[in-house]
Amino acid sequence: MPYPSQVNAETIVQAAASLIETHGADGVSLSAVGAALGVKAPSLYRYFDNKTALLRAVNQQTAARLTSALVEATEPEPDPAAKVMAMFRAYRAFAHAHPALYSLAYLSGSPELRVGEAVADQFGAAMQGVIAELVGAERALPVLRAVWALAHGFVALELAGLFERQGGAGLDAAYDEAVVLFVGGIRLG
Amino acid sequence: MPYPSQVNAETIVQAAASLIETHGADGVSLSAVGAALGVKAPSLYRYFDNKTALLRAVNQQTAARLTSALVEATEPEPDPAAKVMAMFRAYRAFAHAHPALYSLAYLSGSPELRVGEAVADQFGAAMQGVIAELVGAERALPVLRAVWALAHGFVALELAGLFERQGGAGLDAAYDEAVVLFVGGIRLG
DNA sequence: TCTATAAAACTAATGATATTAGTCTTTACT
DNA sequence: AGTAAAGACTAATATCATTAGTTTTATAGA
Repeated sequence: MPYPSQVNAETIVQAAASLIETHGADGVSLSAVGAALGVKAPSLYRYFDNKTALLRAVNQQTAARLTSALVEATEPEPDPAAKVMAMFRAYRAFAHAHPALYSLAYLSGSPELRVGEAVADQFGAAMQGVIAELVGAERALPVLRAVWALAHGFVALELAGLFERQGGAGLDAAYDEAVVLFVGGIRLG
Repeated sequence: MPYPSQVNAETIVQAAASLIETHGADGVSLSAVGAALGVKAPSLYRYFDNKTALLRAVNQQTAARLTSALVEATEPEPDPAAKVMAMFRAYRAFAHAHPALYSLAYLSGSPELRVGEAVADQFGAAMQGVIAELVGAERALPVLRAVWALAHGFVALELAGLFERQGGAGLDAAYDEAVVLFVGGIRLG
């Protein structure tokens, strides 16, 4: 292999993710990503067809990381209700820890940035198991959707600054309260 | 007034909104907006400081339209629970009717596109009244946040294509089911 | 009716960015 | 040592947003 590469797809994704976290998704140009790796922008095209493909790869990494975080958070909990509660909390904690990455992955309207089916399935499968323990396998899918909607909706509105009217103070409690209300509703069936 | 203007802020916003609905938010350049009005791109700067300001105005219009739709939908319903149910349905219906506009207004991470406080307050106030009828004024705010989170989360994930694994067939029912679960939870307190 | 004025739009220019084409450089194998 | 190809670079193009400066044109007043 003549001329061993100075970068690869993985290091590029890392550099891009890092830039997104620090400078926001808008401040990330291909030359900025290249500069972070000591390389010029056109060199990146050897590893990604275009900028969209790179960002999609970043989103895939984000989705995988979120899935891991949720799995790790639910694992130690003993009973199903506690697992679901832990899952909700871990979901929001992840979004708070990586707001720019979360926004890019889940708050962008553009279909081109969508993460592939494989990753989406991995996420769904992991969560569905936890839900199924609580409500049974046959009801797991609709309940999973509702759970995901509540968690995503809350953090999305929060990150978008649409809950800021009363200051961010009450939001931790508001989230927990919403989850409790909802899990209560789930139990009723 | 010499040289009466061919455009004004309102017609520009309309043209931009129309282009966004048909070509998506990405396909909207200032020259496209200008062309739709028989004017060149730089002329738009007389009415908006920059593209961001124009898009923010579009988002304000979207938020106002959504608020109207919700108010109109809840008004005819007699009892509080029916009002809340109607509100949920109208929220999703609006997002489906104007997916690109909804996405731009509520699915964009950029803080610069955020609608102003006035519009956000108008929205909040209208909804809070309906919620207060159901759960009382003191619990209205956290419950409103939860309601909004559920509705927004569901349509956001739906519009982002993240619920597409099983086809869009079951989504209407899944939404209604989630809402019913949640309203049930609310009633418990 | 003519003309000066100011609003409003235009053309031209700049800077950033994604992307493509074509050139050069470097390492591994002979 | 010499060569071939991987891999990176420079240069060029197109598209935008944005700014500066110029031109047009309807109206108010002479």
